[in-house]
Amino acid sequence: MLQKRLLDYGFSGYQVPFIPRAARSARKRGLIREKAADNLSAFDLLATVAGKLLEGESSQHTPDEKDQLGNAQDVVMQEQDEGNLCVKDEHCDKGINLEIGLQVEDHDCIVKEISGPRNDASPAPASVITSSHCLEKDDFLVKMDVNDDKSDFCSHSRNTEGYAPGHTDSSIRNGNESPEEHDGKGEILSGNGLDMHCSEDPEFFDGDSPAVASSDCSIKLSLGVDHYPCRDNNNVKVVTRDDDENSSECTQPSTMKAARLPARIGDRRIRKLLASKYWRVKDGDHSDTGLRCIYRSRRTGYKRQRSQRIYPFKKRKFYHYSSLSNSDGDTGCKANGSSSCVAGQSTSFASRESHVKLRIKSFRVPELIIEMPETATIGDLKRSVLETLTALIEGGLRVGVRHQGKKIRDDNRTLVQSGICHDDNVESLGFILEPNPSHISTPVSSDNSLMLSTDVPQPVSRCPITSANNDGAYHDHMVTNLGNLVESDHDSAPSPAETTAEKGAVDFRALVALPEGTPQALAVVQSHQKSKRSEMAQRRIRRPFSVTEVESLVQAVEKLGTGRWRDVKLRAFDNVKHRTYVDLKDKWKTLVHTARISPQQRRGEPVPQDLLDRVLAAHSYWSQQQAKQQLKQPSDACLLL
DNA sequence: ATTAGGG
DNA sequence: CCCTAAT
Repeated sequence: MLQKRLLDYGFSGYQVPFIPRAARSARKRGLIREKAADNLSAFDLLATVAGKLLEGESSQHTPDEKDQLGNAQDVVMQEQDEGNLCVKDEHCDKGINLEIGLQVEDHDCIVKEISGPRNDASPAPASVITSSHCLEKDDFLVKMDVNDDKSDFCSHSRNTEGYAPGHTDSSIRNGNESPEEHDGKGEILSGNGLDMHCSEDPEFFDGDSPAVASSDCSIKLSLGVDHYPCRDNNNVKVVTRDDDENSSECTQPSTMKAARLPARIGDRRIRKLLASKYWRVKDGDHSDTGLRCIYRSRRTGYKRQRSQRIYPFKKRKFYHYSSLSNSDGDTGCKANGSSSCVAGQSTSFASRESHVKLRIKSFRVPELIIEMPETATIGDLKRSVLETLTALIEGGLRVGVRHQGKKIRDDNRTLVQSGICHDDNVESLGFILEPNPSHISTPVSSDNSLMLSTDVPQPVSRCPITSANNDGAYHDHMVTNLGNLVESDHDSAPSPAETTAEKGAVDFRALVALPEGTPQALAVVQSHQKSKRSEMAQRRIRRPFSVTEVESLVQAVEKLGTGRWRDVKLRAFDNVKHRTYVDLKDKWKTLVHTARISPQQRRGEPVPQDLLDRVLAAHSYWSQQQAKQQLKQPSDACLLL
């Protein structure tokens, strides 16, 4: 399955195996640039990655929010003795450890783990990415760990009930805290209001953990996010900003507790990870959480109400999800001990205060496409990989959330509404690191369809077509509004340049690294032994249908019926070279299927329900027509005889 | 070259 | 999307 997927979709990213305690704070910026690409300190790379991540997130607060957050307590990012990057709350004397690891696997399958206390001045051999490394998709895995259990922060937090960022609201919270939380790890949660827990799960540190192994190549950023039992006033704040609008944070006021680390990372307060060993963001003694809560309640009041109104309608179906949960064990509960696991038992409060336990083991970067000439050297490949990776991260990142395979775009939706309930398997939830659109260069292509795979507001009109056509037979409207699609096809045999432009600029998530001077045949880098495919024709790049395209397709089919794909193509996609009638037929097939399954099962850019309705309508209509024709055929045949 | 379906 | 069989 995995193999198949890889074949189908090509490179989807890199995995940088997690390495405990590998990360050390970076000393400088631009290390990647400064150093030869083939002699890059793995740690530097990691540090850079981390820095970029932090920066990317931090640059997205709205001014408004920024002000609010400005009063948060100090946070210090520093290097700990263990050699881990550490986010530390100065006032609270507690913090979060960030561990970032990189692991490089050589041809000989020897896994060189980049770990160990330090590698500043002279990186250990294993910490250097050299040309001897054949970087493949599975070689990279960046994980960022939080609150290492070796950190004494945990214990500190235990005694500091009062300092925590959540003080303001912690007082409120504490009233309901379950006993377990007053000892052991549980305390951490209650104490600091940050849900970062100490990673205790052995698997968590294991580069071979199921999750890591199973997920296709990807950059992984692991955050230990905790959750916890139903309690009021706790807010889990999963930083999943989307560029759209101010209130981008997926903060579910009434249901979650602030997951501090993510929040932190997303915070402006974390300015420069790489700038110096120590870094801090100055400020007040206010508890961060408290402020946030206040801020939130003020700002999202309306939305919350609205959400709750909607809730009753959607509630039922959301509770079905748990059954769909991934079987891939490793739930947060398992890793966090008793106090955490109570979450699932707080059903009685489900309607109101159920908490969702999240353990973000990693983030996934959807696609990372690299094309290299077959004659390129391994060194070239590595360079490309690095460049691609760097380019990806440089522009800043956003976090996407997907549940049950479906991307959740609406930041205002509550967890419940999204079907993310406490009893839901954690694995069904995914986080994706996405390049920040605002940093992407203007696409060369005007193909809007490609845009759809991103979160960029779609320029394409989505206005539902006036369905005057739905009444009678579908023979009236001849609308062919495909203006948007017409110019969208440079291809059939996409030139490297075009591919680069399209994927890198438009699709955002797909980055193509093309080494200088080698315009010959391009071989899509395929991870494992898939080189045998080199001879065969390249699989066409995947091009998800945009809503606009779907709309056009639906219109055409409504008019022409199924079974006349060539005509459909001519009518609606005549100018779109990359959409063959077979493609259209296939798309229709999937559309019909999509329309029949529950919305939760669908994936990809959501197709407006009204369109799906039309699909079903048209499908059934033409099916009948076809049936009638079948009956008529015999007579026709007779007439002919 | 198209159509229809399974993969 | 790919692959094929059947038109």
